[in-house]
Amino acid sequence: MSRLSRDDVIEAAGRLFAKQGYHATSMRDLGGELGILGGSVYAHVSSKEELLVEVVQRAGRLFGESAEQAMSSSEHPEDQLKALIRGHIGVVLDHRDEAQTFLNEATALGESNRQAIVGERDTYEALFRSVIADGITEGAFRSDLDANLAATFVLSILNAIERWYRPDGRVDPASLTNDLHRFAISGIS
Amino acid sequence: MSRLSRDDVIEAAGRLFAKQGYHATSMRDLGGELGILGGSVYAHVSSKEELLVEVVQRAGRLFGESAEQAMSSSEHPEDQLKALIRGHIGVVLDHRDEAQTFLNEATALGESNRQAIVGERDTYEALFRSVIADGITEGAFRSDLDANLAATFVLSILNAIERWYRPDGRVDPASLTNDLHRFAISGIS
DNA sequence: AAGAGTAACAAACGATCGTTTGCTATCGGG
DNA sequence: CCCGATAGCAAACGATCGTTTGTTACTCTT
Repeated sequence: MSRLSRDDVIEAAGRLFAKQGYHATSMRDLGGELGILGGSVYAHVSSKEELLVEVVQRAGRLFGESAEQAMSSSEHPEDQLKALIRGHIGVVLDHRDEAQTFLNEATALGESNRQAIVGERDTYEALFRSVIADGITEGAFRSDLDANLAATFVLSILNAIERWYRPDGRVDPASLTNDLHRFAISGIS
Repeated sequence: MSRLSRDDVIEAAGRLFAKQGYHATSMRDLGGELGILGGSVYAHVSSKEELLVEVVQRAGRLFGESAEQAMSSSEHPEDQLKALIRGHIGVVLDHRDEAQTFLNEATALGESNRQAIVGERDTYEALFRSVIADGITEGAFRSDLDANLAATFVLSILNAIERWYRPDGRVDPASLTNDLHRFAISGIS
């Protein structure tokens, strides 16, 4: 066993936070996952909360970069929406642990750290709202449904994926993106 | 201050579990919420987990009764789906704390209790799947979208409501039901 | 090859956790 | 009206929590 890096520790923390939750994970649990003692983790970080901050910030940055890339991929709201959906699914599936911790354990952050993350998240979600609002004004989407509510619905579906998707299942990411986009655009009828 | 009933204790537990999570809520917290000491709670229940079981079972029963009523309200899949949606929203909004605990803290249950709840939930979700599948075979819904996936999408939206809905906001329950049903049926275009 | 830096250990710190015990005071049924 | 039942208190139990300390042993730099 070679010595561990700070990244190794953060990655293992994300794994445990995603599986058991922040409060149900002790520093001794984390040490066990890494093959060291609980107290030895403090050679790499200065507190347990710092681990949570690091994991959540990492996921936040991934979502932000994904959104930035999606918005610059096209000028048309419908294509932008599909790119946003594809990007979100990609982040969730490629970085399950960080995404899961980001979505479920942000409430365990201290006040100031939590507000910073909530701010990031609001910015991200506002992109979905504005893309859908643009689609309505351009006539690409129908105009009798509130854009904010529609964006909330789409984001609800996206954020729930980590709760049911299994990488070894029969739903592959590409068809999931297609089906979700089609559902968002046309519903079930 | 009169003496407390077992229901008072369970209700307060649901309030704290919903707000702070199960692991972040101590028996002394719960005692403080009730105006008694932490140890005094054991005059009403025999363990902390029993409180969680009680709260989660209560929510499970509410969802089950709501589904039963919705299914018997009509023979047509589209009306049944709308009734299921209306009922689910009603349970979430009328019993926020229990519903929130049911949705977010079930993972904190011990193995056997958790499996029982997961079973209940699977039965409930299967209703949505079968209603949508029926709607497809009857021609009420389009046939090129997987019924299981569509049900998952609708349930994702329903289960996320407790995360963003504020009772003092500008979205009232009836229009939320209508908008969600319309979104599910027709999408955003 | 020597020395600086540090990952990890072993052990303990005070705080808090869920829970138990012995007791007091209050309440409802005969 | 009295007496058994019990809600709640005060205090403590052992376990575990996040964190700190002092030390050892390894690794990298020069």
